[in-house]
Amino acid sequence: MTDHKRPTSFDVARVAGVSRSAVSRAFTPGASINAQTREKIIAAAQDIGYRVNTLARNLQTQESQLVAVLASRMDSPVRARQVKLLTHALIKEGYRPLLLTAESASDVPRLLSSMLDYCLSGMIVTSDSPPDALIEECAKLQVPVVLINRDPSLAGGDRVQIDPKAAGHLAFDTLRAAGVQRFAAILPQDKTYSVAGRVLAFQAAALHAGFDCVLIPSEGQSYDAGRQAVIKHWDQISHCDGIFGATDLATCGVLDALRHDLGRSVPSDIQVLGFDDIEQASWGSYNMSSIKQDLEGQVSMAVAAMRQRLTDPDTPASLQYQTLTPVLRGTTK
Amino acid sequence: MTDHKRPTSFDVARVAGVSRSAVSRAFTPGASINAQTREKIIAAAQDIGYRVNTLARNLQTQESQLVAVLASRMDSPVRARQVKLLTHALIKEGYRPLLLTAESASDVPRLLSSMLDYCLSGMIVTSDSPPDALIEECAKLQVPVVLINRDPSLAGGDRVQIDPKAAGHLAFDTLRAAGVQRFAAILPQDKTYSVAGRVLAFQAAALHAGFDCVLIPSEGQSYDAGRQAVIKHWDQISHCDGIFGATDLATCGVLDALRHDLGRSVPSDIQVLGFDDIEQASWGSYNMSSIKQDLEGQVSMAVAAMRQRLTDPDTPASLQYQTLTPVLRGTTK
DNA sequence: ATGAAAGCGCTAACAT
DNA sequence: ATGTTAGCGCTTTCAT
Repeated sequence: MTDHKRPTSFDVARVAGVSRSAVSRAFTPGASINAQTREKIIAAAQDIGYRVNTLARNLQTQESQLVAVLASRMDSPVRARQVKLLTHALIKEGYRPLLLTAESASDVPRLLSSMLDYCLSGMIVTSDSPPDALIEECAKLQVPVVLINRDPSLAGGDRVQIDPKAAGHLAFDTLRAAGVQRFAAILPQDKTYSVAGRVLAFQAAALHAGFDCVLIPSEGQSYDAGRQAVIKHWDQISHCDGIFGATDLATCGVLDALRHDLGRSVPSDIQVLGFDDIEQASWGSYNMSSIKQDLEGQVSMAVAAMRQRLTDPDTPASLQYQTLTPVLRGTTK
Repeated sequence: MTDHKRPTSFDVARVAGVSRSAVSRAFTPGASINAQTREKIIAAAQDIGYRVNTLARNLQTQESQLVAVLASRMDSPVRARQVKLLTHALIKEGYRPLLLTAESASDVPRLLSSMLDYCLSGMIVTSDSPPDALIEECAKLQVPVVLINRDPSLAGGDRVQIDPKAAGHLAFDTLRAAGVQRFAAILPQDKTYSVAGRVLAFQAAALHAGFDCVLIPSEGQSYDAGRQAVIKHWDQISHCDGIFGATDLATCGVLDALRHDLGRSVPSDIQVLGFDDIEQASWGSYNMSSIKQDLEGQVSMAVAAMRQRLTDPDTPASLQYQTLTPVLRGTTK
């Protein structure tokens, strides 16, 4: 342990017999430097255990490679998967994902605000609480912001989202094709843009096709919310033969309510369709038909949009829709 | 948009009519500065939209508040919850969690190595692949490392973990108390220290108490692994009346295999016990008895250990066990 | 309590 | 291609 202090570019320069700029160049990908010199420097660096101090580099370049990922309900299956894919993609591109899990919406602003001091390379928001003013602040500071499934009525930033209309229609078409005639859908009361959007679109599609569609409110998007909603409002939907669950998580609850609490048989008494295609939907006890959103695609679009804005801040704000695919399992005929 | 450039402490100093040192002190919690001066400075800062540049501060203090969180299988329910709690705890303590999801174990070293250049305040590893050499490197660089449920035979760092022996015994006692006589357990072949440890301890406890215990291998810890393991090795366990599933995720698969693939009835034909108490265990279709690990406690111990080592690097390496609680539901009598 | 001055370790213009 | 010279924006002795 002779080295208590990290060696600096100065040390390497001395050992390799070059200037500090040379050292810097040796560690900068596209720099103009002789291949031999570079090797010599790298070797010297290896030797004394030198590594570029990112902090210093960042200060100089005013760029940190840090990308804030703002996510709520981190332990829900979709979000967990989303975050996983997002971090992979970011890391692969050389970024460093800073995970900010929004607990109470109230402390998001302060938190995010403090993050800004890190000279973020970007920010990806997949939270529910759209920190409106914050987005503006980011824009002001030239920090690219990508919004995943956020309400488009809110301020700028690039967007990647599900087309609520398309989603609702696809859900309707899927159930209709399975023979459903009397529709119902769960409408979570926490008013998440994307979720509420597709449920409303689902209803609209049904009405437009000349069918009725009962909307029953749920406390939120959790398993329990779905389960309780069905139990509580059973009288309103007992005549229905098909129900759209808005999210798979809630739909698992819907299924359990139907089968275990209400003693219905799925799909013979009533058909059920979820949304997201989470892992649990494919589990034996549920075997749930769902609509799969392409999370991989979503994530790569988001990262690409960020990168694009980073290279050219004047790119017009983009809006991309991700693809949706029905996955038919045992809860539909 | 008159200000295209972020204001610096210099600007604040000029506006407030003080020196840059004063500005620095105004933004440093315990600094010796007159309350009035501080207010004046804060006001001026507000006015021109100044915020401390964390990058510069970090460079100076040689400390980022960045904590690397290394996690694998991010989309499994336990891990997702763990990461969520971890990030909350870290953020609450003023740290910034950098999420590194280990995809292929091969690129972990490079990744982590590059992270070290950020002058990490700490590292929390809850991954499966214990990046042995890396831990040493961290130690060398004085970066506190906390290992959650990692093999204790590996190099230093503070540890928070389940006591495998205690876990195995508790599982055995729980099933035994429910009347089980012929035991079986799933043993995932990916040799995760904590999981394999408790399964082996479970078997040891059974043998020690004079009961037999069949161990059946599973491909891993996933739902599918559990399900397939039971189907494949059914002949070996068909005579058993109690099975310990090692992890809840796999145990969901075990239950579905038993009920849907093999037509058994749980708990009358055979009782089932999981481990972790993930959310899905409580879902109606599973209603699974399990052993709950105290994730909140685990996380706060981990953060505390990190903080402790940060303040006093010479603290002897700590080892803490988290509490375990049986949660009895419908898959045991 | 405050200010002056000296870095923290690096990169980037500008010469050569 | 390489070295020289300035900073990046902040904190921190050291005086006062």
